Amino acid sequence: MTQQTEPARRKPLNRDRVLRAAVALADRAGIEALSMRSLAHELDVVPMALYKHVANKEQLLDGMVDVIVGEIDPPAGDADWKSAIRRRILSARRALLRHPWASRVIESRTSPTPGVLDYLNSIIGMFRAGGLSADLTHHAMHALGSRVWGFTQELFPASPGPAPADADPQALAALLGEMATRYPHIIEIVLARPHDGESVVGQGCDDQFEFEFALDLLLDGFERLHRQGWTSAERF
Amino acid sequence: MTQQTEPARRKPLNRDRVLRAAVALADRAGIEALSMRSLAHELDVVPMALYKHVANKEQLLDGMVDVIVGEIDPPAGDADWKSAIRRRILSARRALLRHPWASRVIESRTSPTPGVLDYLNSIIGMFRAGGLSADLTHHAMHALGSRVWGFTQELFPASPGPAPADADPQALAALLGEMATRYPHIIEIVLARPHDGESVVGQGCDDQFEFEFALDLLLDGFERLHRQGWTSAERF
DNA sequence: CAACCAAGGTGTACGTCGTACACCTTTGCG
DNA sequence: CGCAAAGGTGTACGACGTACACCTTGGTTG
Repeated sequence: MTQQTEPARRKPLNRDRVLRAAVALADRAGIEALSMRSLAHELDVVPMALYKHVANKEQLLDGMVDVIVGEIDPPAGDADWKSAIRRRILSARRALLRHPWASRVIESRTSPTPGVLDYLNSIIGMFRAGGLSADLTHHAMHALGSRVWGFTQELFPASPGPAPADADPQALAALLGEMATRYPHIIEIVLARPHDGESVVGQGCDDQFEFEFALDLLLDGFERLHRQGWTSAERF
Repeated sequence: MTQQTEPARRKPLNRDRVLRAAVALADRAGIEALSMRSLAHELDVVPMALYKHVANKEQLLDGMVDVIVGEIDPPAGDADWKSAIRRRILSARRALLRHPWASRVIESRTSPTPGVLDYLNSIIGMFRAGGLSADLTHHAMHALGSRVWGFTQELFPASPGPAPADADPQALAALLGEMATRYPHIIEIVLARPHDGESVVGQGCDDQFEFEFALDLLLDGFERLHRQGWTSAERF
């Protein structure tokens, strides 16, 4: 008599099942209907049980983002950089359109998750593989902004949050080394900006410059199309 | 003896004072510290008193956005369209940088306020005055995305919310007429898109097309700069 | 095989939020 | 003077996230 109490023994939860259930619930009922309580109810469990698998609701949302990021197709190796990047970004767009809440959740994240960094790193790698300089790639990433996601918005307020003033410098150096091997392309373009010799980790990035770079690129593009008498029937 | 009870008679609140206090509080303490309770406390009033001046917290945030939008410089009449628009957008950027919470609040708004519509309408007017077609202007607005605000993000999920299925068609027509006189440029470009003969109000806007338009404009721009061996020292 | 222990699930409770609703107070006007 | 509207109050409710102490399992090991 190993199972007398319940009609069917419930198999234990794990982080992955929690995240998938959260994604499914958000898809079905909308992100505003996703609360720790409603999710717990969905899983036939008491709200506090979830906290054995995710630290808090913020981490739950982070995890959900990574689930969606995992749905983006991997890079297609063959084509030239431009169409390869184009394809990848349109794939990201399709993934985000499948989960209408996802773009808003990505927006609201305050610091990037590993899955997000992987994705950005690989996009940067595609630019670099195409021969673009680290500097130009840096600007390109800013100009794309949230368009790398298939929607439109600023990437992150400041790269790694409000400067880890807590940890000791040794642990910080170790962390930096770890990042350098895992996200080499990110590290490269973060360090590539010439001006503003800031302290250790990047941050030497002139937001105003990035903004004007993208703005002028767009305005010049509009002007060029205008002068050519472009109409939406044509591809350009 | 018209004022015996209080040491100093409090002058009555009004919507404007509420909004300004809310902006000031968000500036000082951060947007996450702005609650109906904290704002009421700030104004030496009980929380429910605020509801005599704003319908709910959403409308409070809407009003705060309009306060910030009111800080954007009016168009400068002289210059060519490109630099006039450039100047205006950079002015918007400065306004938003003064209130770091504002971009996140604008993002979170679900439907545009009158002040926002005024601003967008006038930017569109500047494109049109420069001679660009309504069609090209439409795409340009999408491509700029939230960059018209001085930051980066999608403008609105769908123009006027989830299609007013409630009101009777007569009131809807009246509303449309009202909009046409107040926001003529907006109406023009909304109606300009040729394909997708959708019902009454706009919505005949192919998001996928808009996304690819902007994406290709940017990618082509990157490629052009790359071929020219551009480096960030130069303006282009 | 008994003892144990960590991993997983529970129950209760707290503080915060937005806001509904009924009430009182002040003020300006006929 | 009297009265209605405009403005301010007090209480209360139902969400929310989550701290904390507790119980229940099932696998490992002496």
